[in-house]
Amino acid sequence: MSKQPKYEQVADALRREIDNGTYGPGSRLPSEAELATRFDASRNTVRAGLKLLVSQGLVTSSQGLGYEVSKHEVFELNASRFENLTFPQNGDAFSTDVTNAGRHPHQTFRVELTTTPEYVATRLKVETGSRSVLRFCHRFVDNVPWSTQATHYPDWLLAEAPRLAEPGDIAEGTTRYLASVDIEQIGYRDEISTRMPTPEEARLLEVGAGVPVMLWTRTGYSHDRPIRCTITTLRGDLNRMNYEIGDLSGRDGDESE
Amino acid sequence: MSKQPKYEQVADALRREIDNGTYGPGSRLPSEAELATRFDASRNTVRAGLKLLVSQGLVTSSQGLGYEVSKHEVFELNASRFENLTFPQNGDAFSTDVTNAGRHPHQTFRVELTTTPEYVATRLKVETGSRSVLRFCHRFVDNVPWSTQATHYPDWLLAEAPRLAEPGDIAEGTTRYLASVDIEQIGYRDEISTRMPTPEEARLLEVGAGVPVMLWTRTGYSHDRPIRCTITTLRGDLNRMNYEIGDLSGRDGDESE
DNA sequence: CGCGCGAACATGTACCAACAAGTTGACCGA
DNA sequence: TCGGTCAACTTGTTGGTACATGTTCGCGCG
Repeated sequence: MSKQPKYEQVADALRREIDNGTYGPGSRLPSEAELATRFDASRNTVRAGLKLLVSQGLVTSSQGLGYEVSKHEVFELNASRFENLTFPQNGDAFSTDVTNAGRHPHQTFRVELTTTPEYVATRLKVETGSRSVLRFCHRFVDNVPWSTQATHYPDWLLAEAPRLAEPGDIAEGTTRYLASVDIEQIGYRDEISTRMPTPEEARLLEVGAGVPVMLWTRTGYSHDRPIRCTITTLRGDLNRMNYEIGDLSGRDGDESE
Repeated sequence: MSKQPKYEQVADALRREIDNGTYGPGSRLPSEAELATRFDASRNTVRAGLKLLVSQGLVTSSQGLGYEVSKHEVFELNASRFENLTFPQNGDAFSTDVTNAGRHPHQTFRVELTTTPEYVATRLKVETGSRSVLRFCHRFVDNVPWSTQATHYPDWLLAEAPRLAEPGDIAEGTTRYLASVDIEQIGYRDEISTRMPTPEEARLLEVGAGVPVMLWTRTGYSHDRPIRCTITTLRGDLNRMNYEIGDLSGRDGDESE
C-alpha cells in the first residue's frame, strides 16, 4: 500500500493538517528536523514534501524562520462596472478603492517613450517597431506589492493629447483628459490569462514559488480605433476579478428586503 | 560576482536558451548527466535548476524520457458575447467552438443531487446544507484534459424544471430548457481567480507542477434571484478569457476596410 | 542599562551514493 | 518476419554529509 513516495505522504499529511486547522493561516509548521523524526524520513525527503506544498502555494518558507501557512486575503476588482468604462483604473480609482477598504495604498509612477512590444502593437493596430508612450505604475497595498500596470498609448494619439507623454500624474485622470480633447473611450476588450511569474515579475511582486500571476490586458477603443492598451500583472493569491453583465436586479435580494 | 546559487545559474542559462530558441517548444533538453558535466555541477544541483524551470511552467519532465520544452497553444474563451448570455457554455456550445477550431472535442457528463457547498450556497442565496442539483462535466480537446465544469441548480428550481435532475444531456441546452418553463437568465456575474491546482485538480486536468488553474465562477440570475452557479476549472496554460464591453465598432477596422 | 557578540536553531546550497522505475532500441531466437 | 528479452539510457526516490546563511535571544561585557 505504500506505493506512494514518502515525500508525498509527508506533503499529504501536512496538507490535511493545514486543511483541518491543525495549522491555521499564519502559523508555523514544525521544523524540518522535527518533521524528519516524526515521519522517520531524512531531512531531504521532508524538504521534498515541503517543497511540494510551497509550489502549491499552501506554505511559504524563509531562511532562519521556518515554514509558515499562507493566508490569502482576496481583493476584489470590479472590472465591468460603468465607472471603469469612463474612468478605467486610473491611479486615483486605485487609491480610492483601497482606502475605502480600510487599507493603505501606495504607488510609484513612471512615463517612458518606448518602441511598442509586439503583443501591444497587435492590439493597438500599429506597426511593430513604432513608438508609443508607456505609463507604468507599481502598486502596493499596506506596503505589500500588489500589481504592476503598463499602459501604452499609440504615438498618433500624442498629436491630440500631448500631455500623455509628460512625466507625472495627470490629475483629472487620463480618460477624462482624453475626453477633454474629444477622444472618448466607448468600449474595451479584456483578456485574462494566468501563468507562473517570470523572475522579473517575481521580483517586482515579491511572490515566491507557488503563486501564479494573473495577466489582465485591456484594450480601449474610441469610435474608430484602439487608443490604449493596458497590461496589468496581478498577484494571483491576492486578487479576484469580477464582471457583471446583463441585468442583475435579482442579485442583492437579501439586502434590499 | 558568483553570489547567485549555482542551480539558479543553471536555470537562468537554460531559460535564456529556451527564450532565444536554442531549445524550441517541444524539443528535448540535454539529460541531467550531460548538464551536470556542462555546468560542472552535481546531478542534484542540476535537478534543482531544472525543477525551477518546471515550477515556472517552462519545461516538463517525464521519467525515462527527459525534459521537454513546453508548448502553449491558447484557446480563447469569449465570455461576454451575447450568445453566452442566452446559451452559456452548454456542452453543445463547447463542441461547436472546438470543432470550429479544427480540434476534436470530447466530454464526460454526470448529474448528482448534493448538499450545496458553502461557496455555491452563498452565491445562490440558499442555506448552507440545503440540496442542489450538480451537473458536472469533464472536457477534453484532442484527448487532452481541458477543463471541468460544475453547475449547481438550487432545489427550489426543480419544482419548475424537473428535467435538470435527470441524468444525461438536455438536448436543447439547459438555458433554453429553463426559458421554456419561463425562467430566463437575464444577467450574470463572473468571478475569476487563479491559484495552483489541488492534487485532485491536477489529476483531473493532468497538469504537472508549474501550471496554475484558472477558476471561473458564473452566477446566473433570473429577474428576481440567482438560478445557477457554474464553477469552471481551466488549465491556465491552455486558456485565455475575453470580455468585450461597450461599443467595439472600431475593433476590426483593418478587416472591414 | 544597553550594546554586541555568539550560541542555538532555522532553512539554503551543494555534493555524494545507491537503487527504483519508465523508455527505447538493438539483438537474438523461433 | 515477428516477438520477446535485455542492455543502456532516462528521470524518480531516498538516504547521507557538510557547510553557508538568516533569525532570535540571552548572556556578559563595557
